[in-house]
Amino acid sequence: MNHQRPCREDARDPAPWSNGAQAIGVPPFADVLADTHRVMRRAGSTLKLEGEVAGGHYVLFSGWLAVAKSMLDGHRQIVDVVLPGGFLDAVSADLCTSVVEIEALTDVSYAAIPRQDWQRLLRERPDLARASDGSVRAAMSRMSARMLRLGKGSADSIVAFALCELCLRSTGGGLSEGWAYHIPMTQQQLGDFCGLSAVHMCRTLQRFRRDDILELRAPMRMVIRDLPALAAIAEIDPPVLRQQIVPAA
Amino acid sequence: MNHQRPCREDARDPAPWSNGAQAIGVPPFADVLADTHRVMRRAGSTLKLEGEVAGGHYVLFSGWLAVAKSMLDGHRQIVDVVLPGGFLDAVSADLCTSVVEIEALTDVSYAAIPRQDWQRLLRERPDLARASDGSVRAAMSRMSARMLRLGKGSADSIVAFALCELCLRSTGGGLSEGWAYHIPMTQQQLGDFCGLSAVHMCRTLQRFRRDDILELRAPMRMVIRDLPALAAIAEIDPPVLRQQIVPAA
DNA sequence: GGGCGGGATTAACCAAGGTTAATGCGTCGG
DNA sequence: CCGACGCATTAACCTTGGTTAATCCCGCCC
Repeated sequence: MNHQRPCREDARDPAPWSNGAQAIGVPPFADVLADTHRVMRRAGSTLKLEGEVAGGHYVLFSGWLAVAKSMLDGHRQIVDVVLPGGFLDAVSADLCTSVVEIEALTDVSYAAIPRQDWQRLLRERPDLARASDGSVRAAMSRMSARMLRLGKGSADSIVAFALCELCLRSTGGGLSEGWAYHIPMTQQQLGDFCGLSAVHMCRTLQRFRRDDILELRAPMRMVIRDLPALAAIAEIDPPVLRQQIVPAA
Repeated sequence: MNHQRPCREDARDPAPWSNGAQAIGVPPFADVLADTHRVMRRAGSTLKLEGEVAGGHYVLFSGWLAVAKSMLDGHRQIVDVVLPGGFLDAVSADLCTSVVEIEALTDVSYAAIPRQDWQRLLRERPDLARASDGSVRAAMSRMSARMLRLGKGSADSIVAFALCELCLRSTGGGLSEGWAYHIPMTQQQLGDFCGLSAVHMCRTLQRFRRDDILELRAPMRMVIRDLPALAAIAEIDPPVLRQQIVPAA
């Protein structure tokens, strides 16, 4: 079963930079971070618990991370997803308490950089500082867009948006009809990302499939069949969204 | 009708720094920004439309700003609220498109600083850079916390959270029983902030009032009657939340 | 091959909130 | 003093999405 169109590699693919979402000089700042402690984690492991005293900054080399928070009843919200090349500063205003919980959606490798070193790096490497700045800015754009849909959108609109966002980011800008890509999350996790229950996530995906907007080759392997329809539901314009949420556009 | 407890001044109060939420050296960086173009706007005016080409950075001197986005059907979500002393960078990853719409909730005065100048200022004034950094960090903490409730919380939990957040920020840390404060927003706007309809916002507030959690002296003038209950509904610990969402704690 | 386990799918039911619309209430301008 | 307007309040009704639970599917291990 071959695809007629270009097909992205699996995000679990061992080649670290294959899906370099925010690839800013693939691999990103390898020289700067060469002597940094490099950490690997298996899919499903939790890197840091909410409220725990935080280490500092992370630069993700490969794999996907979910940044999440939970309510007392156990319901989780994935606040953002970090892709290869992405930066993550899991620290709140007080500079020491982490407000979030970080989960590896796939096997990951990343650099964990103590606050002091990070500050020094930023001063020494303006390019790093610029990239980090752009990353923060993109993250805020994405979060704003998702907040809008979380608060005032329908389930359809958030799901469509999430599909577009993750496609745009994971393929580095490709969002076109027939494009096949993989989201390395379960429907439960995608639901947590969209503020929906797993059941309703499933319902929505199936409806998209029946309406020929989406093709589901295998669990979480999507092909966009009707991009105009998807973009309309998501209320986005793909090229514009790309500029806003993918850093170093 | 005098209050038995300390009562904050009206946020529309002419004294510019009276409610200095994130007051970092009241007034914030007046020296740095002395020669900057200072702008005033009336309550209700819109400073910038979504998608418009953006100017750059803002430093808010007095009044409240709402940062919002809207869906095609006109439904709005207030993504964040900026208080006196707060910084605002309404620019997305591409460094030129604004992703949001900014509305003055009260009469405001602020400095609008072009990107270039801002960059220079940051280089020249490490204290400003630190403050700006802290402000961004705090904004992200707040947004994460609100996203969690938007996605997975009940109406009660978001409203309670918003009440705590705005009290903490507008009074500079005070969140205690009997404390009276004013939120210069209509219920419609507070609803847009919480992802709720104005009607449900009203219902919720009234329920809090009936349950003796809140007292509503006049529209949007609240007194917290039962802080433990409110904090429990919001699922927060006031001092901890303060550290996380109020910069320069 | 058979049992197991995790995720996906589906249906039936339920409840939290949205919508609409009527009403109240206070302020402001004439 | 009146009317208009903007906001708050309340009730009635209905939609969307959550919950529960049964079933399925597929890969894996024995």
